[in-house]
Amino acid sequence: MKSLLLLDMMFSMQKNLTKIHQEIQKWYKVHGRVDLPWRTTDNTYHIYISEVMLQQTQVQTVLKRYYSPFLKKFPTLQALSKASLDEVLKMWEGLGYYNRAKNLHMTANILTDKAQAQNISPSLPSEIDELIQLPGIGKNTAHALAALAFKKPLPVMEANVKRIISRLYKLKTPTDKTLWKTAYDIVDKSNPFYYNQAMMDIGAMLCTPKNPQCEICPLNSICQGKVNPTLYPTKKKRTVAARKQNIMLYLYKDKLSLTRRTDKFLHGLWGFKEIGVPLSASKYIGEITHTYTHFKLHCKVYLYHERTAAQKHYFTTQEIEKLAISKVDEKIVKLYLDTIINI
DNA sequence: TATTCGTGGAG
DNA sequence: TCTCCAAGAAT
Repeated sequence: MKSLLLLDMMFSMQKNLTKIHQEIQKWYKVHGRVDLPWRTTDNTYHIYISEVMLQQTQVQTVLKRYYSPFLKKFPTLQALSKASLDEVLKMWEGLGYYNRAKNLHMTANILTDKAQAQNISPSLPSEIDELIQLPGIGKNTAHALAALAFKKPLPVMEANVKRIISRLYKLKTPTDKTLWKTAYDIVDKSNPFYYNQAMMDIGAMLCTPKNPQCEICPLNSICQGKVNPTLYPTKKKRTVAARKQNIMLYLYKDKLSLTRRTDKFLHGLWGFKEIGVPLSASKYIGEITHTYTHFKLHCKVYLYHERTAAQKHYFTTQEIEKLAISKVDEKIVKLYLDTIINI
């Protein structure tokens, strides 16, 4: 008797879910961002590039400035593997989280080497177990590639879906384990491609962090959090600590010295030199600030005219444009240019 | 499990 | 100007 009741419950839930899946698809066909370039291609390499670019990055940013130029420059896995890391970083300049570019390059090399050994053309694996072993591909990206590029019946679990699930079941601080289990429970296994894209669009367009539009959401009928959606999930506060730096611009014959950054932060990019105590013969030219996720940087910038070249690498401002540099160093270049105009 | 990795858009 | 946070991964 008991088991019969349970069966009945499960059947009813499944029936309910099927109806919701239909609602989600219906909504997606009318309101979804169906024309995004990585959604209208079967090229798994293109989809892979989009997935990595979109990590912690909004669709509009990737769409406007990065996706197409990157693929034009590196049209295949093989082309990407043949490129230098400097070239890849230059195409990534301004997108942030530069380890993504490094890992992308590494993965292209791994797959290309492997293919060459077998005398076939390089391609991405389709199974999550293999995908997740590649540098820069974590649990979500592995699932996204499997579901979106290879049409496997798997859920994705990124920021939008996280927020939707948290609200659906009134979860304030869900663990990853809970989120993944729920995602697996409710995924539309018959239409993983449309379902996952739709969920991400619903999260980005309706189930937004602020002012969600619950009244027109296709998940409304089963959402437990719709009375007060912004309670779920609870966000933790971040502390933005201030950091101060002195930056020394070494100038020799109208050229500035830059060095390649070797520490973890902004790794691989070129930049100006930080110095503890400014040289006494240097001239203070101004301060720039830049806010990162976890700290705010204040840079006092000093200019030092060298009599003989003491640093390793010098560049004109035109040459600097060909290097991959960070936003901070871009601001410093601008300060320098403004300064010399006024002299 | 918690922190560290960038940048830009929205409100 | 300030706060929040986005198709997360690595450690």
